[in-house]
Amino acid sequence: MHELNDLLTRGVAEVIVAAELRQRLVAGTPLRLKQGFDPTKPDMHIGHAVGLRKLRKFQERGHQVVLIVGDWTAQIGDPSGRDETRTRLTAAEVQANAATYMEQFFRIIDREQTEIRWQSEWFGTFTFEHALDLAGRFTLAQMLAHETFRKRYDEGTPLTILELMYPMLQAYDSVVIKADVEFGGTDQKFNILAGRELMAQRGMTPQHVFLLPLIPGTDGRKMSKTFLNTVDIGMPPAEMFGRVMSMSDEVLPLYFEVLSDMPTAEVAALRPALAVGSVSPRDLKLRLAREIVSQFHTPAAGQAAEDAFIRQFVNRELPADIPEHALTAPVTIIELLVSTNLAASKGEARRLIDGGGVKVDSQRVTSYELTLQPGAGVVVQVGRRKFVRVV
RNA sequence: GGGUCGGUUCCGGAGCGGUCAAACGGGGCAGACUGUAAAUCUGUUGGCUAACGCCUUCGCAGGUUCGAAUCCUGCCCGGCCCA
Repeated sequence: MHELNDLLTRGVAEVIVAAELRQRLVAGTPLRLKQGFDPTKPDMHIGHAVGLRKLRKFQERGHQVVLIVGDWTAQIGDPSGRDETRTRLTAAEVQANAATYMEQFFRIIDREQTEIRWQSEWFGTFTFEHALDLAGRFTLAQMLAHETFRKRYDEGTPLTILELMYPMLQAYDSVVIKADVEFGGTDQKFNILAGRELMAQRGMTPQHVFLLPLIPGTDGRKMSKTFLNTVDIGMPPAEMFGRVMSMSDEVLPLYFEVLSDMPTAEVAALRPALAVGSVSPRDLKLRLAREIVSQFHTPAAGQAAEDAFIRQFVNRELPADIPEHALTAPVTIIELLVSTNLAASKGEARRLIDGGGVKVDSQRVTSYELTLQPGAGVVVQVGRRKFVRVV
């Protein structure tokens, strides 16, 4: 029973209709759990993993996951939360992005209990007649109930009919695959509710709505590609570890709740413990970073990333593997920075030196004229994390 | 179709004949402080140059002028109002 409570409440923003869903879970009949993904970017970030992890837990109880690859909706772009029309992607871009998604899904969920469906299976043969029929099932008033739409309408910013179609397509997916529950971030509430509406009109049992919290990114704002604050599932272990470590302390309880296997009771104790200072936020964050890297890579990689992090940033030692740059003739520090991509241009290289951001063998560089010899073996460093060894 | 407002550097947004590579804010980068946290503070943020300076950039193409992001003409794109 505790387990069921956890399933329905831990890391969950809202369930509609909670009591009914609980009954069906108690009854034990396998359910069809839908979650859609629009492959609008090549990589998924760990915010996406929040829903996938929850789906995984349901799979462990024998339920069937149906992932929808939104190859049609990706070309419209979900207007939810957007104050302007998105750039439309081409079919080829969507295809390429979807390929990465395919690989990344199964780092978290069980492939055996997952059905992958592409929207083009049904929308590819949709006729205009079908589209008109679908459009006829929703009213403008219903659409304007969506805060995003209403805001843009009221402000007079452009709002295309195409964008109004987005929730309809997502709703139609649920009809086709006969979803029992649809999962999504809290920003998906309107779209998923539209699915309930459409299913009810067709005489089907409306799907339940399972909403997951959106998590903050490295800068505290909502994690989003647009803000450059994501931790991507495809990142190498060291970078992933570093990104988690640069999170604000405030995110710790939520992150442990939605992205770790820390026991729920322990998670609940985190907030008070942090408030009175009985746990060290830094140590806790190291643990979080290790857990996250372990999940998306391997436990060994998680441990290695932690060790490397402590060496490099806590003990201020040089990283273990520094890329080497071979010289055939002496070059100035400016030229070296540019040719190793440590600086984008000579101008930037000079600015970095002016700002005190360049070091050679831990000595701050103060002259543009500093010359490096082939075979010197010195370590050139820009900022805290970019290194190259001159050989 | 008519009227009207607008397209500026990564984003937002000033500038409206020279002092503009272009205010200000955000973001990015670097420095200080640190726990690579947050917050804060400082510097920097088109290219080449040691520097003087030169080159490219303000929707596109022309033009006026000693000189244009700023004026004129045409074109492309968008908002609003009228139909």
